[in-house]
Amino acid sequence: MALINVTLPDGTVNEYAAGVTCSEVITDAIGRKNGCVAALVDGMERDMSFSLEKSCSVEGIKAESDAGMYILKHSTAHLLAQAVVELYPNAKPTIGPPVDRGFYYDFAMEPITESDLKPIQKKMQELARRNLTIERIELDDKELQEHFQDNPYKIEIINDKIGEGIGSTIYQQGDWYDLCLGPHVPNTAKLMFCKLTSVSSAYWRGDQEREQLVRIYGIVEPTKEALKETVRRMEEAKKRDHRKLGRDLQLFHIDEEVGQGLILWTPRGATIRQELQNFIGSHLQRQGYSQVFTPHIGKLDLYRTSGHFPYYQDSQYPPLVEKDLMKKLSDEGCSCSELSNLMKSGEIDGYMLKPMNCPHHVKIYSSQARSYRDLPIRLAEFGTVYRWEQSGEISGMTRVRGFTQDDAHLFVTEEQIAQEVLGCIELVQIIFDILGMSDYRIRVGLRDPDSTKYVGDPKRWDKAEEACRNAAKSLGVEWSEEEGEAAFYGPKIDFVVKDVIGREWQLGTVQVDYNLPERFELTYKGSDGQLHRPVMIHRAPFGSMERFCGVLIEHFAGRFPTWLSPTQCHILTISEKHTQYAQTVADALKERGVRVEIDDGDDTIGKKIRTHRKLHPAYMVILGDGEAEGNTVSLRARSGEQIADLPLEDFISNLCEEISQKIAQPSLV
RNA sequence: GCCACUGUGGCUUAGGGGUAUAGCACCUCAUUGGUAAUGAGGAGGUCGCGAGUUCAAAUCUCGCCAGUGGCUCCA
Repeated sequence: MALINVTLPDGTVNEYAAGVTCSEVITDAIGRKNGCVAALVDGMERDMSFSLEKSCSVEGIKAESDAGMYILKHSTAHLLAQAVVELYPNAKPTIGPPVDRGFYYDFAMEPITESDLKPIQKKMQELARRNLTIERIELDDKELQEHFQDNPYKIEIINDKIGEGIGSTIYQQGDWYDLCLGPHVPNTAKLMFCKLTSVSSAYWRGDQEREQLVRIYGIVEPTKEALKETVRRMEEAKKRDHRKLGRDLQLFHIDEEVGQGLILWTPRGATIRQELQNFIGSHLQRQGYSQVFTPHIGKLDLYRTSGHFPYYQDSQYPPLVEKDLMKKLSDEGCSCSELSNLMKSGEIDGYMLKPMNCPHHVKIYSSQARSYRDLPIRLAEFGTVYRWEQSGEISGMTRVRGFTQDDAHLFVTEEQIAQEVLGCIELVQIIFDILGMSDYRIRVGLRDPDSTKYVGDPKRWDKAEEACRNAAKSLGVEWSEEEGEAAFYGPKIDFVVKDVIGREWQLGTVQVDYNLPERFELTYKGSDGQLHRPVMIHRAPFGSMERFCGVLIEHFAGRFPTWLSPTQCHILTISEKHTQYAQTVADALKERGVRVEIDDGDDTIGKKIRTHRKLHPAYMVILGDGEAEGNTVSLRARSGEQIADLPLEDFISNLCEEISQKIAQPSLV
């Protein structure tokens, strides 16, 4: 029998008879309980049962590694399919890939509900306990067709994705098998620690025109403890959900009668937003921006020129038509579709709720003759815009139909692009630092060189792309270039923030734009006495105040830093005797601009603490006889820690210091 | 927009063909209490909206509205 040399990761070389399996090699190297789900053979992922026929390197893939988790999830998806088919013999499995948070599997079957998941999960665990061997079987074209003749979806995959004469593999566990390239874990016992999380729907191959499938989501971990931890994290995420916290903490309200996706900022939420805007505003001033205000609507013609009306109609509210004109048209028997056509063709005009602020800002630019000496001109506005999001997309504050961008448009010369882009992202970095949102990355959207959809001179694009790339690099955070992700009018930088639970949110964006200056024929007079075209930079570092606040609520789990906290001190009295002193303390704090709430009701102090804790104030100030006599306060922090009899003046000055320094978390106790 | 599920007083929720639970919150009274619920009493709902079936609908059916989870698209 032929002998082969197997090289292990530590460099040792062992001799084996050809045909030895990965499993045997790994068992020899690191023992039976090696925690591996598959192996890397010469860098290629293989099953543990893969037999080695020639000399090679072998390395075990641990379940908890990224590659291992991928395999674990993938195999669990198969297990799910097996369980579903056993319980629902008519269900046709389609595809079941691993995803970030776990895995899913799509089935063509009668809809099921969440309550149906329990029996399925039980069945999965039963199958896992049976410790079925998962076996890889190679089939030729004909055998493939035969094996999946009852499942048109698999046949479609076989016909579309697998070339003729190549054949493919199936993985079999018990009497169930699935089309798959693998690799998979060696047996179902490795899939014990799984949990089905939700059921929903998806289109076959993501195509709206095709069948709607039942999608079942699940998670899996290598150990019981890891599964428990993951479930705990998911529950934690649920508790942080800004939709729930927003209601509990009275930050915002969405009312059916006002409309879907329209946020009503209640006083406490408005305070947070105002603080953020003040903060941003102070930096805008420092960076040489000019504040402007523009109305919420504009004439249709404006948006014809900008291109918004013709190209983005699907995502806009329908235009508003003046009432006299409306009456005249309706008297003439004009139908809605005729009206719509007349608007499209430009025969009648109307107004649009603005979907973007740029056209208004462009008009401010062009309201005067501009010289190169004026540039860059930076116009900033917290501008509210309206977009017709699909109803199924709307969610809390993160996906809405009316939102306020922390918007600005910079009108610059070609040479100024690089520096201005840099200035735009400086602000983002400052506020992310202050808020402790250190976990973010940057996507640089570049054009796809093979596409013709981009407007403007390729040389200018190269320069602008280089500027974006350099700006991204300069921040020293993770960034990636993404070809084909540029807007049609210019390259862009997107900020993607990770919250403490690990979910990613796209927030702000910086975009270079050659298109709008062209469309509006913007000019400035250069030093050469000639008219030149400026370049525009759009930037909304936080995207929208709504989404940003939604993310912040979840980031802080409702426990805002003192400077952002809607109420910074909750003053609780021990008894009614102390109301007057409480008022004195409150007045002194308000005098210094601190946001205060007094509870001088007749609840016991224990009850008051319990009640106020739910609102997560930065501090509770407890006042009784001792404090009133000594002109002091007693503090209780969110953590539950306390200090007693702090002189009032010391407390106020320390608190004000904490607020003005924008300290991330309360630090006085 | 599409699919599935859900919709009971401000919030959480029981019930499920004979007009409805409970807790918290709220109001009143008593209590003046020192760091995670003082006690007693009271008020508040045509069970998302509209039709239909039925002697009778919160409960069954249909339509609409809204929410949730996804799919497709964006800040």
